[in-house]
Amino acid sequence: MTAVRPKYRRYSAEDRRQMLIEAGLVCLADGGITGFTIDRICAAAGGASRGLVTHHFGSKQGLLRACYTTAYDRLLGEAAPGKGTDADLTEMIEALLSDDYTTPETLKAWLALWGEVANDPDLRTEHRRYYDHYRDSVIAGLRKEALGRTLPIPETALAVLFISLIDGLWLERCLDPDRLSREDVRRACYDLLETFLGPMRPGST
Amino acid sequence: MTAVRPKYRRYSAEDRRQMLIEAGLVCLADGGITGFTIDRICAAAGGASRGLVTHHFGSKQGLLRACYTTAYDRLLGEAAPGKGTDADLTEMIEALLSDDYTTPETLKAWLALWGEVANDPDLRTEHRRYYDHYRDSVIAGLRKEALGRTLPIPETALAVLFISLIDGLWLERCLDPDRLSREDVRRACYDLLETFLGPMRPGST
DNA sequence: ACCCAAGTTGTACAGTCGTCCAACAAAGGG
DNA sequence: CCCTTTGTTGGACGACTGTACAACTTGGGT
Repeated sequence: MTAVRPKYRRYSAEDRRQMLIEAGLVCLADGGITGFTIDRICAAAGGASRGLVTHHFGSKQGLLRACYTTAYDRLLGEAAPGKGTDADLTEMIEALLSDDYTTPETLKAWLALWGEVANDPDLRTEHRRYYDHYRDSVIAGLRKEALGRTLPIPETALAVLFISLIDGLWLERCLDPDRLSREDVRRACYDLLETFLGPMRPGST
Repeated sequence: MTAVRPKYRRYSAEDRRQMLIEAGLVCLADGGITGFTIDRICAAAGGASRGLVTHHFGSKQGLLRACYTTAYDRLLGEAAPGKGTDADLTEMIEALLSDDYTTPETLKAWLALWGEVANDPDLRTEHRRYYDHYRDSVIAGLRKEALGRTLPIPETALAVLFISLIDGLWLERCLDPDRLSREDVRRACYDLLETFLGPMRPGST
């Protein structure tokens, strides 16, 4: 008669892992590391039960590590380790400093993750891997943009300059979007790049 | 006969507040916002009792706000709001990017504080106040350095550029001091400034 | 139809958390 | 000397923390 209503749905280990990572990132965005709680994560994952995190990731810290790599993969997009090393600098500026990405939520998530990098040696190793690849990718982008021109400073130095500037602009804008408009931060990026590379602003003649 | 040994020492409200703020900053540096705990703070304050934080600051959050302003005051030093608006750019670079200030501990403390800025509207107001004064101070420093020369970009834009670059360099270096040496970050700063201002590197001819 | 591997549940547990508050003690003024 | 102000103590409280684990359910394979 009555259809047998399963009490819960079974997901493949991989699917469930993804769901928990996603929920973890939501919680980080919501309340930083303080909001990264087994209870909240399970709630955000659609009411899963508490044992799941330990079962699939060994511990809460294990889930956090997985969240870190996922967040970084998304941030770098096509420039993530394992993919190509091409980076379109203009695209990068527009993406990282977009209104969608410079929010208090994104800020809270990254602050929490970086805080763990400072604590967890495994995460520091991981961070280094990503940073190296990121920098190489930016260097490739700079080369493409320079079109054979000789740069006034070493390209590695310029890459460091560029990456740090974007980080700093992103940070300041997340902290107070009213003080630093999207135009402000875009202008700053192009002011820097054009000084070294010549005109490249979209729409500039 | 036996000298009466007081069970504890009474401090003035102001002294005790300072002790607790200091202890709070130690705890933040040690374990981020997770380490910022009534018990740990009291222990770090030399074994004070638990009621003190509530008594002197109303709540833990009150102490955190006080820690924020103290940290920012120290960071800005002479350039803090209420003091003069002069900033020596070279001094600033050397101080903020020094080995003493680019540590995992400093990083953890600031990440925790910024995380609260994203949560607490009062702290956001406070942050804005400091940032404005900071930027004005940098602008004054740029003027002094430019010595009447006309800058290729507006001085406000250059100040934004400079502040964000320092923030980003500081962040990246804290995250992985081995990847980004003190020389790397100093070079990046001067590469930027000299491009706009002409030679100013200490020891440069 | 059954079975069993694999995914899931929910509670027990021992801690830790922040706040409250009534009692207490120190130190300065009289 | 005592008295009053004001800083301090430390336990009670309820809520929440991460992990372990035994019992249970599900769904695919046979």
